[in-house]
Amino acid sequence: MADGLIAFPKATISRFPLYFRVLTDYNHQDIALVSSEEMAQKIGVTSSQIRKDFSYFGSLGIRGAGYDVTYLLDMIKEILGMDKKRRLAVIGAGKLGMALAGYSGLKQHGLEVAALFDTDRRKWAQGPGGLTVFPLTELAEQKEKLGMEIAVLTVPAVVAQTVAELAVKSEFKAIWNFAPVRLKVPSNIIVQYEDLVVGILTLSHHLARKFG
Amino acid sequence: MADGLIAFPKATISRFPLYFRVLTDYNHQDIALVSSEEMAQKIGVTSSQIRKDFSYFGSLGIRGAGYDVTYLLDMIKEILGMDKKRRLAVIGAGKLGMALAGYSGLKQHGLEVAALFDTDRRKWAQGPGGLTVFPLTELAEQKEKLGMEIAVLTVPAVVAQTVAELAVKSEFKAIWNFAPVRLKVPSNIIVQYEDLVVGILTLSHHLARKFG
DNA sequence: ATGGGATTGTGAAAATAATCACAAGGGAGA
DNA sequence: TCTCCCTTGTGATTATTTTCACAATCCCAT
Ligand SMILES: NC(=O)c1ccc[n+]([C@@H]2O[C@H](COP(=O)([O-])OP(=O)(O)OC[C@H]3O[C@@H](n4cnc5c(N)ncnc54)[C@H](O)[C@@H]3O)[C@@H](O)[C@H]2O)c1
Ligand SMILES: NC(=O)c1ccc[n+]([C@@H]2O[C@H](COP(=O)([O-])OP(=O)(O)OC[C@H]3O[C@@H](n4cnc5c(N)ncnc54)[C@H](O)[C@@H]3O)[C@@H](O)[C@H]2O)c1
Repeated sequence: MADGLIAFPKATISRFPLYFRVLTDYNHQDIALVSSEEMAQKIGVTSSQIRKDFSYFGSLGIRGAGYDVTYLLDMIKEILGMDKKRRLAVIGAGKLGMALAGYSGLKQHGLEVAALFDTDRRKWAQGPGGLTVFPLTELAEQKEKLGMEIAVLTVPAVVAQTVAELAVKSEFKAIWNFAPVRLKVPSNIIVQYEDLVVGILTLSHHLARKFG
Repeated sequence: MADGLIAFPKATISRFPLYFRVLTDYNHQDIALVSSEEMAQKIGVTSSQIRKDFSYFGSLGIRGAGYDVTYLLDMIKEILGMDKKRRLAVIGAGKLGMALAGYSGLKQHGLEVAALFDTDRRKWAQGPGGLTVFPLTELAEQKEKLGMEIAVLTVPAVVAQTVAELAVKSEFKAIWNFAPVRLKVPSNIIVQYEDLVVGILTLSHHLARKFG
């Protein structure tokens, strides 16, 4: 990390999305103040961990009272970079790609799927929610037109590397990759791996240890 | 952890699924021996970390040569508890539930979706791949009949807690939860949370720090 | 305006994890 | 069999993360 700003613990950053969500909840319920203990219960971490995490960003709370939900939410939005909306391109309009495109949880967090792309001409059409599936060849063009920044890879594993390279060439700055493959891309491209099999295999491991 | 076996570092356990997959790959390509360095490249971790992880289970490799793919795979299968097949019940036959049910990556790892469940009668039918969508009321009955152990929760967040309780009552031993909600279940139930929004928000955060 | 109860913010300590660096083998060819 | 080369296995070291514990201090009731 050679940026001018100080870096925060990775473990801390990975918890911020959880804080964001729970605070959004409180906000919807018109709760003005919450304690670290209250949040801790709901998220499943310790209260001291929450306070420590927040402390990296200064004194966000009110001693004796708790945290101001609206204020804290604004701070976290800024920290997570969510004051700015982001548009996504889903590449691979298959089962998973379609599910993600129709997932309301993304838009709730300022993330909007703006278009899908596929090589299969039978998919080229209006998708759910007025979304269009474009031929993959139009990726670069539509990226500019629609202002998309993040490429979501939901293509078969064998073509993931190739498609990733096309995304890089099309000047996407970040890739959210669901294919179970480690991508080789320039180091200035941000890649987030989402490997569902790891989760279920971890569960399977615990199951085996516990029950055999 | 009060079991009789020694516990391994959590971080180590979380990497075993990665090892499992890369070794399965080598196996398919009929590669007999691999070095830790070779695997490291492919997975994106350091070679010493791999060796350290394996060392908790004894000397699995051959000095000067590397690791025997087949042997190591067998060991890891045992460690992950994958010598035993597991059957899953997908609860919530919506967009995500259907995608998971049709996902070949699961079966490749000995995990089979045996049936789906939904409260919406319009979904009660033969799904893709000969899978049946049952009324939720038949959960306990079909669990026994089909020998399912893991409940996959792909229902809307608001009903996730209720459905989880039904799964517990139906004697599922583990829950793989995709709803963005922390579940309150007895401590003997294993819960694995799969929170996709965390991944994309983490990416969003990196994007904001890097480019603003 | 004062005191009591609550909760934050944070150094210090403890726990956990990653990295380093190299001795200890094992394999293969002469 | 001997030697050279390669890669493992692992103590020691360093880095990171979590937990602990309590002083600081803010709110509110009186
Ligand atoms: N289905 C799931 O639940 C699930 C879960 C985890 C991970 N994944 C991963 O996500 C990926 C997609 O899975 P899926 O189940 O949606 O598969 P799918 O077959 O339903 O969809 C893949 C889509 O990609 C398209 N495609 C193929 N080659 C392409 C290319 N070069 N460029 C653009 N599009 C192309 C296909 O036409 C198809 O529409 C796979 O890598 C899979 O391992 C899927
Ligand atoms: N779609 C995605 O890509 C995605 C990604 C991440 C997380 N999720 C989460 O997964 C869950 C499902 O998302 P989705 O997009 O598939 O929604 P969906 O609306 O397509 O599917 C939900 C299904 O659950 C069924 N259902 C409702 N109440 C039920 C009950 N009490 N018992 C059984 N079934 C019931 C509905 O009939 C529907 O078929 C949500 O919690 C969502 O937050 C979805």
